[in-house]
Amino acid sequence: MTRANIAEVALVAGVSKSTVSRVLNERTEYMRDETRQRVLDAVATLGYRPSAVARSLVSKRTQAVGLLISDVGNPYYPEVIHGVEDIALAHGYDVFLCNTNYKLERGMAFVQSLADKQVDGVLVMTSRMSDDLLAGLAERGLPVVLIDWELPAAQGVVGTLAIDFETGIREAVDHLVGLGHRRFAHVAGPLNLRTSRTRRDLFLAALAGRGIAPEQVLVLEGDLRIQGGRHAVPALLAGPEPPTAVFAANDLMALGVIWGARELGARLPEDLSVVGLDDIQLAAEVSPPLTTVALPRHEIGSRAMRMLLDLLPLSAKPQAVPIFQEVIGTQLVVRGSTGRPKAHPGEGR
Amino acid sequence: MTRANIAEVALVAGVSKSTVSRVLNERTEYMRDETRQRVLDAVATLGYRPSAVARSLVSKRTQAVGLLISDVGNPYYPEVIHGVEDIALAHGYDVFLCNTNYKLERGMAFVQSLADKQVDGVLVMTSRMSDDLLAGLAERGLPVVLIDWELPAAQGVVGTLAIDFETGIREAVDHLVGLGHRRFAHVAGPLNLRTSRTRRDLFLAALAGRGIAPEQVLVLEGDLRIQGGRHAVPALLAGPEPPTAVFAANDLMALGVIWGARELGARLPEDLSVVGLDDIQLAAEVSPPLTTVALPRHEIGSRAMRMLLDLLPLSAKPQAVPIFQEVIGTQLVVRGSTGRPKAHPGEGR
DNA sequence: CTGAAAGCGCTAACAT
DNA sequence: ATGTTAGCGCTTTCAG
Repeated sequence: MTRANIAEVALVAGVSKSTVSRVLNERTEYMRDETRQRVLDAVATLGYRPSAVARSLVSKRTQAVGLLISDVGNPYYPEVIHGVEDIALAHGYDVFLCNTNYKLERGMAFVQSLADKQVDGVLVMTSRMSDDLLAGLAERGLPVVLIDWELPAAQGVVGTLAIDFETGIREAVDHLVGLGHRRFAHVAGPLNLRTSRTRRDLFLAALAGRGIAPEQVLVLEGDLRIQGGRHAVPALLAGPEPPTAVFAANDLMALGVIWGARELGARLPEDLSVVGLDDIQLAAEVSPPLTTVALPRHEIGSRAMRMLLDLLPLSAKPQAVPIFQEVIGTQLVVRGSTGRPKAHPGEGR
Repeated sequence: MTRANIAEVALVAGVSKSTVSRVLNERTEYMRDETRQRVLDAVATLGYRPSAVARSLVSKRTQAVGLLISDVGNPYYPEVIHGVEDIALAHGYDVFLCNTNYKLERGMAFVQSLADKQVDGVLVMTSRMSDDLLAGLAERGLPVVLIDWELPAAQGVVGTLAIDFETGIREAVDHLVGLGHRRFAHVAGPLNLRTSRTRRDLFLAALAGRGIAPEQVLVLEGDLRIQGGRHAVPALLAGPEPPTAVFAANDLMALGVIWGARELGARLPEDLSVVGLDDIQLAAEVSPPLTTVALPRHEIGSRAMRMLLDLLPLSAKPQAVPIFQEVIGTQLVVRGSTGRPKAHPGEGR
């Protein structure tokens, strides 16, 4: 049974294609009720559904958007994706999921394909991003929303959703200092990523604000995965005066630190307090539950998608579009992985 | 800068649209090299890219497939998605991600939308599925591949990828019995799901094969999430002769059991051996690492997508298409969460 | 070897 | 109030 088209509906209803089209698009203002009904009946009996492809050809819109992410496997993303999908779906948009696997060239290929398919807009949430790629999008006049990424020089219809890590990280530092910690470490993400450097710098700055100099802070580098946290543990626990508190650039590494430290006999949080960042699902479910700087991930997704929807009507206009910019907050969630430091043997008073 | 179209390319190259089309589609057999080159040059200077939408309108194919899953947040999916994407991408297909959120009606809406957008095929990996939904797909003549789902009565171009849980589960039972366990429990998934019942039945059957009657096995029900495992722990540990080994229907619940049991003071695996199912990433990274029945998730995704690609050319033909069926194996991965049971106080000898 | 023309399924002027 | 006509950007006969 092949799909009926608009002509067949018109035939069955005894009207012209235009009339059918009008009914379908609710331009039914100057129409006799009876005509409308005949069309509706024909549509029903034929099980007619308009072809989205044909519609797109004339309307230039596809009711689809692209979502560029680095890796579905990263537990940071699922909730963001849900946020995007919830809004998209509610507005009749479908989402092309594009996993770049942290590879720039794969991202480029996706952008190409998305542009060819004429998606109405693109959400970019990859941690690595080339300005060329973004420029490519802008040149094609595709509306883009960038999450946690600085504005590229490129022109175009673009919005940015910045994440205010500072507040949450400062809260974390205040919390730890308030508990009595004085010796700190940071397990950073790959420092070639801008976002890793930002987190490190904000952490060090917040500590400096509490009178702890950056030189006193042990900074290690990890891969943002559990293993990265585990690998950091020996270096963390070495030395005569090891840190009593560690801030990891994300929750996965924080978990790695916790598990790794425990395997080496450390007790938590007495021997080591650990703070993560993300507030992934797992954070609340492990034991001890993880104290972490929470990103409102669902909201990040939904706000980004909403912003994109706002941008769409503007894609027609040439350049002079004001850049959309929003900032989204973060905040510390205190759970069981942080506590007062045990008085160190060497510093009893 | 508005996208150039084929007419402009033809103009610049000084040829007809047909010729441009021929070059683009590599029907270049009877063509003078010089003509071809002129077209290529024009394409390059204009930065021309053919409109996928227009192509789809005539070709009836969109180079896109739909992927129905229950929830991106479930750690079972990411690797499956990767498997699908790797193959899809390599063949020039894009993937519409459709998260049903375990809701049937959302699945129906997606199917509708996918059909309207004329995707070339659909992969169904949701744990709940209505036969109506599948019938809907089949009626629309859309090729479908079903993962771990029995064949519906409906006709159509359909393939199924079954998962042979039996082998892996039997291996798990053999492993546990071999270690000396005699008292077992199972934390099942929601028993209204077919797949939950299957796992339970296979577990009980395998135990029966080793001389342990189903009545002796404590069966609890969970929600397939970490909390589900945690909640089961009190019931698990109660009674004078608690089980020494538990098989959870998935890894998340297994982790919940482990963590919950540990919080109640149990030692693992001495007091309790735990086996999961899935082999999610996390399974190898927690401590103790989880012994689990591994599903080859990447392979599940890639095999399913390959099967769908095989099905596509057949979508033209009416019915008499042989049903594609494949089975994919599972196997036990032994890690640290299982061990010999400690002699029980009450049964010292 | 290449061009002209028709048509995919729909919407949007422009009639009437 | 509804029908007619002309595309949207491409592929594909069918002619040359």
